Amino acid sequence: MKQSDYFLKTQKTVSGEDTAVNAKLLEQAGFVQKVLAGVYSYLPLGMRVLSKIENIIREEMDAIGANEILMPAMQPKENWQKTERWDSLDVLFKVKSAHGYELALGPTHEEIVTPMAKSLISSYRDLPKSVYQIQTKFRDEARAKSGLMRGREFRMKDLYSFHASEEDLSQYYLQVAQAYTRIFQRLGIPALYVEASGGSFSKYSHEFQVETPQGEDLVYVCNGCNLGVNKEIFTDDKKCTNCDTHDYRETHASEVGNIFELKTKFSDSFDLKYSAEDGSLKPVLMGCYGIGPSRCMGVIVEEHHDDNGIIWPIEIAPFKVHLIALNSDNSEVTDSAEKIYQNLQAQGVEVLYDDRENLSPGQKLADSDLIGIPYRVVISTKTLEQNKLELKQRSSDAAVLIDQDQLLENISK
RNA sequence: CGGGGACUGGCCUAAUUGGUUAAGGCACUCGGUUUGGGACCGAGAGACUCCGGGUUCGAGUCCCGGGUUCCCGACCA
Repeated sequence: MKQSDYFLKTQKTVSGEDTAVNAKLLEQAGFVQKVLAGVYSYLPLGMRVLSKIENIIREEMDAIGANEILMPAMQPKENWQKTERWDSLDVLFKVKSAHGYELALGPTHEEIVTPMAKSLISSYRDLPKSVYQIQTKFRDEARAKSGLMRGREFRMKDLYSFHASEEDLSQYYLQVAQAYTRIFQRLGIPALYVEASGGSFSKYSHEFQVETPQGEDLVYVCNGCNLGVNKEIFTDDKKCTNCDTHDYRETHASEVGNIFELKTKFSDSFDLKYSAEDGSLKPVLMGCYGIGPSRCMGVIVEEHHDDNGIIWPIEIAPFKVHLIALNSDNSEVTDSAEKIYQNLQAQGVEVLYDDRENLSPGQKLADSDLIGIPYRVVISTKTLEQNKLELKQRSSDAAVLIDQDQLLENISK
């Protein structure tokens, strides 16, 4: 992609009002634009990152046999009354239509997926099953805050599983936990596995928490094995269920994933039952599992940045290479850069080519640091004198001059 | 939802604390110069100062009401 054609403009200044690093950097670097408190547009750069995050999640969901579906944001009021959440869930957006009826904007999808399953599950032979979606959620948070970290409209992957027995549910629950661990590793956000309360759903749940000062949760982490416990269920005499110690540290963390055993809470509400082998009718057991891709994006920026801008982990970077023609008035430079650009494209390397004319070197380099693409390749009169190019990783200070035909091997590492 | 701050061209800010034609930087347009860390010169375009009411000879500035937004707290399936 040529930068001169790209729907992107960085800003030199950004309001000091927003104190969250992710909000500042993502807006300044042209990834997102705030529309309302907690509601953002994703510009092309931001959309690329979000898609990469969601695709990693998608791959890992597919790998544990979940089927992707898509459910609506607009949901019937009756379903929410059936589960008694129309009145009790205070983050529920209630919309009044022009014709007078009311509906809900989905903050979550148990109210849709459970009745959906009724027509698909009627026998033990139909179980287990699991479906997921990556979709936009709406929650009327009393206070949106911290950029992408707590929004009123945000992206969420929600997975729902259906089982005939508690054993099968528990086994799948662990499988999801392992998939989540892989996801967060790939996203570059080492997440803690944390015991938490089940809220109104069940006795307990597990959260995936990333240690960060911006985090809203207080978590106690076992110094022996790193298993965490959310403050909400932590007691002073708490013994680590994994390694038997009482040795905990306290830390702020942001919840990027959460898994619940719903058991029969929603199958009871919607009368979701199956015929067992013995002919008896039994309630289907359910689990639900969420990850917030947009919150992950915010957390990643909180974790990966320096004074000059963002430092994207390679798997989710908007592009792999930022190619910069420094002295764009020199046709040798632009010819050479154009050739490298074409080459990289032909090799399937995602490259953003800063071909903008009449910009000072400082401006291009500062923009590049701000945007945070992992590899920076500079072509200038200086590098051409030696018939080379300059390669630098965003995460390091060291730039090296290499032969132009060695670029691919150097960035594949 | 409680408490506190803020709101001025697309963006960041200023305006003697109530004074006349709302100032500057970024970005933008035109011309010129410049090219390894956010260059420079000249010219130009761009504003019902969040909205509504009030006080006053006079309101961006003070008062009342509303809105939006940020921060702290509460909340967080």
